[in-house]
Amino acid sequence: MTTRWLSPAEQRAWRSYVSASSLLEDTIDRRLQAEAGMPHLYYSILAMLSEAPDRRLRMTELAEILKITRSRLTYAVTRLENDGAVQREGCPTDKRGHVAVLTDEGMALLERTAPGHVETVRAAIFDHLTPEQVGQLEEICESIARAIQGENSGACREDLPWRRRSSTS
Amino acid sequence: MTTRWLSPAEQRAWRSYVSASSLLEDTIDRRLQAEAGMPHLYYSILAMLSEAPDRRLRMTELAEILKITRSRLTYAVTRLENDGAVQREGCPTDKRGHVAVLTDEGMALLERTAPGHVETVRAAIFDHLTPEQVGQLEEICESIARAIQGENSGACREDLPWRRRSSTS
DNA sequence: AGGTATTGTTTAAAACTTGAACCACTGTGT
DNA sequence: ACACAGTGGTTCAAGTTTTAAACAATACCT
Repeated sequence: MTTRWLSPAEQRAWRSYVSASSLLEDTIDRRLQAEAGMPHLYYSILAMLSEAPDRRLRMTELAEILKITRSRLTYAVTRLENDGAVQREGCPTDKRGHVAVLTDEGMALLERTAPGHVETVRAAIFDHLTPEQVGQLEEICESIARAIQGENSGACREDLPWRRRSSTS
Repeated sequence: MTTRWLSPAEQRAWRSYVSASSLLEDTIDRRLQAEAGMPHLYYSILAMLSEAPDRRLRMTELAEILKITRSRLTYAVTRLENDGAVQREGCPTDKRGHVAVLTDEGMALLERTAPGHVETVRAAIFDHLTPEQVGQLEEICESIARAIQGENSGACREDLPWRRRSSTS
């Protein structure tokens, strides 16, 4: 089958998206790194915990929410635990399991840095969009997420290992 | 000043965006890693070169297009040069400068892997969007990029160093 | 000529990711 | 009960990437 290339309009949209998402992630990471001392993913871990009942979540559940491997999460939580923002506890109902708990210190960090973070997001995105565009953005992103997760229902990175480049150098 | 939190609609849009962009970048990276043996950024370097006149671009120009530091680009191009996809040449008009040139091998790699990449992008995004949504996506992303680049006209990551976390562990 | 700005690289340290191996436990079937 | 496959989560070693800072070479300006 012959390749269905992107139309000019799709091309433009795609380029814009790549540029914007790259710029955005850099901006957010920089700001978060400066004010909270951690990259976006780590901040998201704290944010998710802060909203969970009792400020605690099972490791696997957290990994699924954030769409990352358990291995990666273990590394991240260990770091956050060293920072004092999170604490690990054994799971009462399943002795294999662990729950990550947001500490008071972590909550304080979150409350201290959230305004700056929101400000970044606002300045980069929402201050310049109409209410209609906000709705459009949500729908488009929802559609993308659905498309990706539908394909291989919920398959996570670690389920489909990919070939490493042959180390020839 | 009191924080202007996100409205419920903005909140939903933001969450959707974070999820979608994370999933999307993972998907694209995995596919590109498997088929081209390189992550998205590196592929973009080849793509940009392939469209440049004479398949060549000055290092700094390339860094600006991709919005990355020169240091980061140096590393990436060195890797691509080892892979044989890119070659460095001195710049005739400025003896300080270098240009990255896409080799025939690099072009072949690009042509071989582009269909798969487009297929990924299409499956994840454009196959599920209406033409109107494609236009909306472009406008929204354009607006985001403008907002970020306008702020500190073109300031790049290396211009504004950020504090590293105090290594307390 | 002299001073400053650019270009791009190098360096060393640090952060992060990966896949595989692994242990402890759970749940199921017999 | 008992074997035994499956889960939850961590550890491990290796590799990739990123960072900031320092540097050499050249260009530009006065």
